[in-house]
Amino acid sequence: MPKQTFLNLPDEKRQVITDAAIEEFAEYGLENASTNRIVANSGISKGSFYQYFEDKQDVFMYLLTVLEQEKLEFFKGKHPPSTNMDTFGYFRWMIKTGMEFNSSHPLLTQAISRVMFGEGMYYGNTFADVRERTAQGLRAMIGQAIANGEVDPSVDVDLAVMIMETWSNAISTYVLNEGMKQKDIMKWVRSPQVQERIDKMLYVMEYGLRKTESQFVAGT
Amino acid sequence: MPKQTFLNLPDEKRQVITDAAIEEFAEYGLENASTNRIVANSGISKGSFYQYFEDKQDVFMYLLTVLEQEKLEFFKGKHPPSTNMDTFGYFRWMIKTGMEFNSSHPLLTQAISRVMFGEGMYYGNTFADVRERTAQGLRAMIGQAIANGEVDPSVDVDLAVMIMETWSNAISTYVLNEGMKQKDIMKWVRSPQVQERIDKMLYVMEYGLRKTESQFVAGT
DNA sequence: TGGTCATATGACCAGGAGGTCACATTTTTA
DNA sequence: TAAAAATGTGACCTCCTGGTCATATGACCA
Repeated sequence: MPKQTFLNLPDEKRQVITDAAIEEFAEYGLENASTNRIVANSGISKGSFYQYFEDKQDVFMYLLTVLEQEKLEFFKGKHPPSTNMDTFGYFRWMIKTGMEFNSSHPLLTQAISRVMFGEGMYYGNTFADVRERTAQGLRAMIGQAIANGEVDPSVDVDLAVMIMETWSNAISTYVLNEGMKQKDIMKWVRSPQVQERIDKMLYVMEYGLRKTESQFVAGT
Repeated sequence: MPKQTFLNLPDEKRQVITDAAIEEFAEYGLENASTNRIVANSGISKGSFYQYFEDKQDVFMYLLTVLEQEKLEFFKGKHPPSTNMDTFGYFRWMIKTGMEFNSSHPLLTQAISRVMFGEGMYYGNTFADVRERTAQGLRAMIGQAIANGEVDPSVDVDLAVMIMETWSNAISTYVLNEGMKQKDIMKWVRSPQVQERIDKMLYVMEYGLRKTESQFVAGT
């Protein structure tokens, strides 16, 4: 975590540094990010950098908290359209709202997902806890779906979680990769074509998951 | 592609260099691979390296052809258990046989999938053609499934291809990541637990895909 | 034998990495 | 105002990178 010195900085200066870091990680990932470039692009000196952070991984950890904060803020103002919504409907709403967020913070999202998905797997257990937290959330959702009778109680919860994770990542990757090519990514995400595509992906997942474990066995 | 000098080398020496490269890319990816380390680990001199290859990307390209070759060899000796198999059954067989291959060449597989999936997305169009070729194969399979009446003709082919790609990658990643922790990866892959888990993932995909496009719309 | 040509070598280069530190400047405290 | 504490700076360090090149080796041929 950044040192107190960094947190004491005037908001504007802190923001400039944060932005430079986001840009750097989005373009180069963590391993190939250059402290020299971050320093140059934020107009601070090398010495200051090391007075603010331990090293570049420390900067990245800070970006993780920034993302969490901004996401929390973003979701605070949003609510599911309907109260009597089944678990899959809720999941669908969450994914789509998440994509709204991603497209409104494309660089930050890209920086973090690039590092977490692209390099994270080979980084050992550095981000294991972050991953585990989202898995917990999904586990809870599946539990809810089972309690509601939407999913057969005999379904393998870990498998379901993995499937939801896989789709969440696939959709996120799709939105980021394709979206970055557009001139107005937010408008593009909200377009009926993209919304429909996301819907379709999630319906394929949903119909797959609604099948019961016993039916899987029968199918073998 | 490697220069003639490399291809003239005695098989054994060429193999030593290839192995060193595989190890390097598997551990560090392409961007962070070090020619110095490859050179040191294969016992050749720096000068020789540049007499064999243009640069490290050239080495990686060579590894791609090695993988293709070995995979072809491997699949040559394998045949689907039954002749009257539907498309999904065939896909399942292909994935599982592919996982057999992966577990019998874990380092080579890891090296290539690490670079292709981990870094490839940010490399521009370098590997676009490789990707496109596998996509073509999947498109043909979906076409077959539609012709056989296993999948509704109105289904979005590109979406189906993307779904099959996603699962192919997810399963491959799972096998590689978990498998590398085992002492005997081949035995582990063949264990009933792992086979069942792969089956389940594919069944979820299959049931999702069997639903027709019209049903997706109705579900909205 | 002497000459030619492919192959092998490793010292060497410039550039960039992450990181340090003695010193300069500013802010806070007394 | 003077002293002390906090913050800012960039030259400098070592290490490693990808890449080059003059030179050495040795196989083959006239």
